Amino acid sequence: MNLSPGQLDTLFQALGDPTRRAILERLARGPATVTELAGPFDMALPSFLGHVRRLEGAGLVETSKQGRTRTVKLVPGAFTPVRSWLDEQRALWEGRLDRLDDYLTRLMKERADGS
Amino acid sequence: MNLSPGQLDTLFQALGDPTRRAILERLARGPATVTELAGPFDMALPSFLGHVRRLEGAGLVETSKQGRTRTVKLVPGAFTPVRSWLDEQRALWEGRLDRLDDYLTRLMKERADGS
DNA sequence: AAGATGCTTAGCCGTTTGGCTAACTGATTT
DNA sequence: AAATCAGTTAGCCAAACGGCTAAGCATCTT
Repeated sequence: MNLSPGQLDTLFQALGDPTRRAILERLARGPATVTELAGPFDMALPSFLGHVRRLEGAGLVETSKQGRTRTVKLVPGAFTPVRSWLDEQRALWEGRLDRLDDYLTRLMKERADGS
Repeated sequence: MNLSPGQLDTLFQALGDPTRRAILERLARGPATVTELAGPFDMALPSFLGHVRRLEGAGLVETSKQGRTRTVKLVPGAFTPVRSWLDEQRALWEGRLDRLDDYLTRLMKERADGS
């Protein structure tokens, strides 16, 4: 389940904006139409819609239009590439610590054996 | 341990670039000087340094200069705000599912009681 | 003392981002 | 049929981004 090269870019970039994160937080509590979503934000609708589109582009959100209203909902598994990257990063780091630990252990053994 | 408002912004934005993520991946295996780090990247040094500075600005990385070389190292706990946000987000989502679950359970009970 | 090395600063450039207004389309309501 | 409502498109704008070159400034090295 490998991810396309730029996917992490668009994901992280999409999350790097407070408005967009707020939208996601709101959507975690359930779907909403665009104007419902836009309500709390002091922003013209076209600007706001841009954010929704960006979230959609990153695959974090899905939208569907029926009649004249468009409803937006969270895409459940969309965060996993991000989580995976963070986890890998942590694994790398811990791997490094492990190796440092090994090294120190070996060092102490050598000293104990008499130099 | 609350985080300043814009901290998540700078963090996510810093992670939203492949060069910068690659730098972090490299650094997880241990500190390095700027030119060592820059080696694999087909990029002029000033451009590259810009990325390091951005990582430093986000608090993901620490640098120190001795003599004419500057060494860069990972800041261990720096990812935690990001992880926290993702966890909260997931908690929200699951909370919502729980409530949905409750709702369905209640619904079925009512039906079982005979409408 | 001279030269090479390792950044660093300054300044330019094109693209993207995040905001706006004005005007338009299509559905619903009255 | 007219008015309203929910998005949408188009176009503008300033600031930020990501890249570059050229030149400067300290160390080391020779």
